[in-house]
Amino acid sequence: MDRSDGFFKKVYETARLIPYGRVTSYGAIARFLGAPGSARMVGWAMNASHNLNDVPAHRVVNRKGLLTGKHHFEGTDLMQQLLENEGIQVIDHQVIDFDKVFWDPNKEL
DNA sequence: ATTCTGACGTGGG
DNA sequence: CCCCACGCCAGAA
Repeated sequence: MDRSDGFFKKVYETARLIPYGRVTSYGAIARFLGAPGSARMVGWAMNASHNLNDVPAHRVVNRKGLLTGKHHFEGTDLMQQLLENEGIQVIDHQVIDFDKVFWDPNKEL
C-alpha cells in the first residue's frame, strides 16, 4: 500500500521528531536508522514524503548545513523561508549556526 | 536484465 | 576549508 514499512517509515517518523527551530542531516538520520552509508536513501525517502504534510523536509539538510534539497521545493526560496520562519538564519542556502541548531537523533534521543 | 542518476557521507590528498 | 573518488540502495529509462 502507500506506506512502505521499514526504512521509509522510520525516516518519516524521525523527521517528525525534529523539534521546532532545529535541523538535522541526512546522514544523522541514516545512522540513527542503522544505515550510516545509505544517507542517499534518506533523501530518497524524503522525496517520497513529498506527499505527506507531517514530514518537515525543510528541517533536513546535508552535513554542511547547506539546503541542498531546496531545489525540490516549490518556488526557489520556500525552504529558506520556512527555516527563517522558525528562527533559523539562512544565508545563501546555508544554515547559520548550524552546530547550534543541529539536532542529532543519536545524541538527543 | 542492465545502466544511470540521485535531497549524501566519508576518506585521502 | 576545497577537490577527487568510492560506496550506498532505490527507482526510472
